[in-house]
Amino acid sequence: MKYVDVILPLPLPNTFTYSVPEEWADSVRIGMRVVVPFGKKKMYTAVVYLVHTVMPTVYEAKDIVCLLDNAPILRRPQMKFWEWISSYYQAFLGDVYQAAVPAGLKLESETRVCINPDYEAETVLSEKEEKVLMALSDGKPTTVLELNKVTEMRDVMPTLKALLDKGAVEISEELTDKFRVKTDTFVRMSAEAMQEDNLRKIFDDLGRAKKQLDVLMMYIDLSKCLIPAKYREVSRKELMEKSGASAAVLAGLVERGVLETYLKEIGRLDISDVSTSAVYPLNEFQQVAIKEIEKQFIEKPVVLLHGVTSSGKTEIYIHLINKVLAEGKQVLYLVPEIALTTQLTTRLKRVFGKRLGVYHSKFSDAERVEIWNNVLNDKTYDVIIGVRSSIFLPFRQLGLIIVDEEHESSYKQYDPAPRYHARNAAIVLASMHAAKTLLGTATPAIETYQNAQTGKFGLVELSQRHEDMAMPEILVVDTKEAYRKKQMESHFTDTLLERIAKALQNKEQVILFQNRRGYAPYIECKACAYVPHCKNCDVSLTVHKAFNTLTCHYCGYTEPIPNICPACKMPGTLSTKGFGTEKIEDEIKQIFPDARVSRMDLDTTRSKKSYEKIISDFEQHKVDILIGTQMVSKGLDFERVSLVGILNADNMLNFPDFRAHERAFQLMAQVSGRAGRKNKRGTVILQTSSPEHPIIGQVIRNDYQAMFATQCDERKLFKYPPYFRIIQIVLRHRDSIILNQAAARMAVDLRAVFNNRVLGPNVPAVSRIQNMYIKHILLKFEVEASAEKAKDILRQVTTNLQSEPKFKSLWINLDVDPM
DNA sequence: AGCACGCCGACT
DNA sequence: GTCGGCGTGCTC
Repeated sequence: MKYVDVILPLPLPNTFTYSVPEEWADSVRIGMRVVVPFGKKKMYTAVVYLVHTVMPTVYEAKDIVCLLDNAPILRRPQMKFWEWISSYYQAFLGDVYQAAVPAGLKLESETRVCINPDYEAETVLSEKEEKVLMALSDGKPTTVLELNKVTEMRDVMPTLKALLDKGAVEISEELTDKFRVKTDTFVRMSAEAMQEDNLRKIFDDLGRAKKQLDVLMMYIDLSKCLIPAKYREVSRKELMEKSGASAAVLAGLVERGVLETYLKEIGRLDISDVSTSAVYPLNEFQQVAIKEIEKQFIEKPVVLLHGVTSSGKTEIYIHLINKVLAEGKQVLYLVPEIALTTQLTTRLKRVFGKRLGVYHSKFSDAERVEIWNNVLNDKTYDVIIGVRSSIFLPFRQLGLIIVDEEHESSYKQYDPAPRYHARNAAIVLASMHAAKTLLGTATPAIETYQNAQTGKFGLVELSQRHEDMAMPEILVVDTKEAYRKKQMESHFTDTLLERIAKALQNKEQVILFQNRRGYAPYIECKACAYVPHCKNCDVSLTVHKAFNTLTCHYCGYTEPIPNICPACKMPGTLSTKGFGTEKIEDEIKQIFPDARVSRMDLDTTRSKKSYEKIISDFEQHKVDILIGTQMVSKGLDFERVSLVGILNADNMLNFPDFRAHERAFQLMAQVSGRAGRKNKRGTVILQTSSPEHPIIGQVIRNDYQAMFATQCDERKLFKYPPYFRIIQIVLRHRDSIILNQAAARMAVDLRAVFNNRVLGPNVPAVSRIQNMYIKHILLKFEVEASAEKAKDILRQVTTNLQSEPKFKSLWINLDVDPM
């Protein structure tokens, strides 16, 4: 008997063993998907982790319900990669599976079954079995859950399984093939019509059917079917649109046997029409850089390309990708979530055409499944541009991974486990493929630059902006002083307003950066200082004026803005405090009523379309002033931006986090990089109440080295990365008293081993989310120490703690290398 | 995760 | 006296 150990898409520590019925015993392989019953009711799509013949002794293995694949959907290195992620980031394999495989391939637990039309009863069915068959008799696929309801049986699953065994029912097609290839109707000339004599005759015949003739001419023009070398396929839709003909006209031509229609599988991603264009030649600095990168790659598996904004890193990537493709290897081009813009993908599509696959979280699941299958079957894609999760695609042979904007914190996943960092995981993945990793950014993460300094990574510097663009001029405006001298209008200094007015006059564009969305972070009663808080979380409610609501950014709790103070009942005393992008937009519209203003933040870019519309409107100068959060700083190049305003640098600098200063520098440097155009130096107005802050000076001088040096000193002093590794332990419990006890105990237990490397327990900035109280403990240990050992001890301490009855319902999460 | 089993409070 | 709350344990 064959057995399989499978990974279930659940946060469970173990794999589970199932027996494999004879029919699949020969074909089952590691990495194939199987449907398995789990518990009394549920069925899951699991992945085979191991195939063996060892019969379990302490329990009886259940049979797998069916084998879904003819060939594995994972390649061999991938399973190894999953294991690494699971062990390094302390997540279950089931979590990794959930994160890695698109939902369309997991055929979720709502398993659908239907009656087998070919079934002929050979044995007498039990009463229960008959009942289930009756419920299914309309032929429609039904979920197990629904069957339970309809049959009013307490537990339908065993019966269903018996019926499955007898062949009376089957897993619905919908389950085994939820993902269907998209097809479209295309038009072509019939073989007969293509013969020259016939074609002439057809033209004669069509003399009177003028509309049909028009359509035919349009088809010939579109398809170039008379010039075989230039032939391209034409869809029915395209032909009708371009010729303006009705369906009847087309049908007439089909009837005559001139044209015929056929179905063709098409990709969901519109790449059909891209003509590949030559790569741009590199300037001398880029050429030097590329030579240097290649030289370093000989010895170092990872190279950091530190290039100022607008130095043309993308073109360097393109040249490198081409070289790797020529060796028959694949390339993964990682970008942060919000940088995956049309600007970049269009450029890459122009070069790589159909070889480029785009893997984006805003794509539908069907589209993601399509990319997955395409990569798996080694079809067309050998360059993938994608976000964090694209590291899990089933690559055959990676030659190069590019991590663009490697400093971006969105490469770190936080919410569901695995809490992995895509940049670091990519380096590991690359090494498993014996591939190289290129990290690119204008503002490297401290950890990365440190690695480059110590020689662990190669380093290539590119300090020349292309097309003679000068670095922008940065003017710091002291908001405290401006306020005192009454040179401020709400959140804008007179200097900024003057510059905006001037830019508008010159028909130039402006970007205003405010790193906070919403209208205002909170409201406060002027009389009694009352601030409305979320009833589920320990945070003040954020004002969203457009909806006239107060909303919690953590749990989504929303209530209308009250007219009178709920505490002291005084009317009209509630006023907004602080400001976000929404408020800035309001005020700018009042100050510059003629300017076309647009806002880009999480609230205005929920869909892929709206995001791209904002960008393309700004590109086409349909908008004069773009107000946004950090989204505006990412990898966008606009031609006419002469002014960038940073409205409030203070809230970035005062953030209570050891990375706050690094982030502030990165954000300000990146957003400043948006200013400037060919032959004209851009201007950045930086509003802050602490102009003497060292970070501000480093931003003005664009002095990354100085920032790096000061940050390193601080990190060394306070035991932070890159000198120490950190693991954050997050403890959660409904009861704050039990939580405090547990956290205190855990800290004591950890201190017994790690001494002063343990920090906390601390109350996080948001100490309660969705009625769960939260405490943090931070574990720091020297990078030279064994992380494996530390994790082992940590695991021991947690299991020990949870073995105590009152700490059973304690939630403990580990975040390795938190961001 | 999700579901069943099991032990304590407010009701027909 | 029971119905149902969620706390705990298990799923191959």
